[in-house]
Amino acid sequence: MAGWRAYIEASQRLFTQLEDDLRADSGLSFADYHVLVLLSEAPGQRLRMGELADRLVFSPSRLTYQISSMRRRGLVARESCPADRRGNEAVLTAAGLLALREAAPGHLASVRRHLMDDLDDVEVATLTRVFARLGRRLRADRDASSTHSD
Amino acid sequence: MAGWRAYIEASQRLFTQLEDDLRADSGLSFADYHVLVLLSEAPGQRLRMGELADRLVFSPSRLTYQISSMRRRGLVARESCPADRRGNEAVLTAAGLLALREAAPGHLASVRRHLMDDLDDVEVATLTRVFARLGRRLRADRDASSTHSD
DNA sequence: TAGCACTACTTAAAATTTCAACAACTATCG
DNA sequence: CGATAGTTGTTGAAATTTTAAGTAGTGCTA
Repeated sequence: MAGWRAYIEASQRLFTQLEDDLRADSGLSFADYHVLVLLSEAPGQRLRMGELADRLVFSPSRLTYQISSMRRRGLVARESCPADRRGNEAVLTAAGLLALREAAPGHLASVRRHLMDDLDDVEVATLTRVFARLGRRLRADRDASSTHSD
Repeated sequence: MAGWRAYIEASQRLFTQLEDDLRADSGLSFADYHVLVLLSEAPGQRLRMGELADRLVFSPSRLTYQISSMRRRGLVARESCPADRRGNEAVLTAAGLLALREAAPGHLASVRRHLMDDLDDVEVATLTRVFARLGRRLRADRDASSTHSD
């Protein structure tokens, strides 16, 4: 249980530190950055709102707010989905891609400096394995509990 | 870098899940719970606002808000610090201690179920070591940067 | 022992996030 | 078809969190 508390505290400090660094040298928030990364990797550089919310672990309304803000700043655009007219897609703009490219090197350096440099190879491998497995399980749990009898 | 993203996503899901469980079976938020734990372990079951904010990784004003809310609900009290009259202490109340005792078993079970059950002993040891070290380093970095030339 | 810089915390206003409806569309069933 | 239920996502209000600006008290120093 001591480990559990160390995990919470260190994670909190880490996220705070990374967000501060990122904001200072690119003007992007952590959330902005992650949206840009996910869109840049998606086919057509576009994703449905629901899909994006799920990957970011954001509530739908939080994502709506996040995307409107990024849209005002020209980082993304919105298009309604041709196949399913209830749906909306967030689309990466040229300005968004540029912002990501400018922010990435500094952010990666910051991740390396605050986190990776502290870890040896075995630790990195363990963390990667553990959190990948945990993520899968938590996703599965959630799917099960929403599909079930609620 | 894949590990890094798995870590963020899984942590987010984990915290969300634990908060939901905790809220559902005790009415406490994650923040409430942590305040109660820290106070219950402190000598005299009381802590200075600054000390508490630091351990929770909360901004000062966020802690002021958090404590006022807990005070309205009778979970903590406030006393001004005799030694330093700028200071204030948050003090655990009997009701606060009771709330913690009622919430703890369920919360621990939830941590076990969502996190610990997924890990073997070596992994737990690694995570504990890694995050303890990381927390120390991030604390040290922050102290260094605030003491320095600003 | 008055002045000045700093510390500890609070407050008010702005930004963000959640929560509880809602609107629009799709899919299924009779 | 036409009603009904379920999806997708948005909106408005309330709750929370941040940011910037206080307020009060401490402590050094001259």
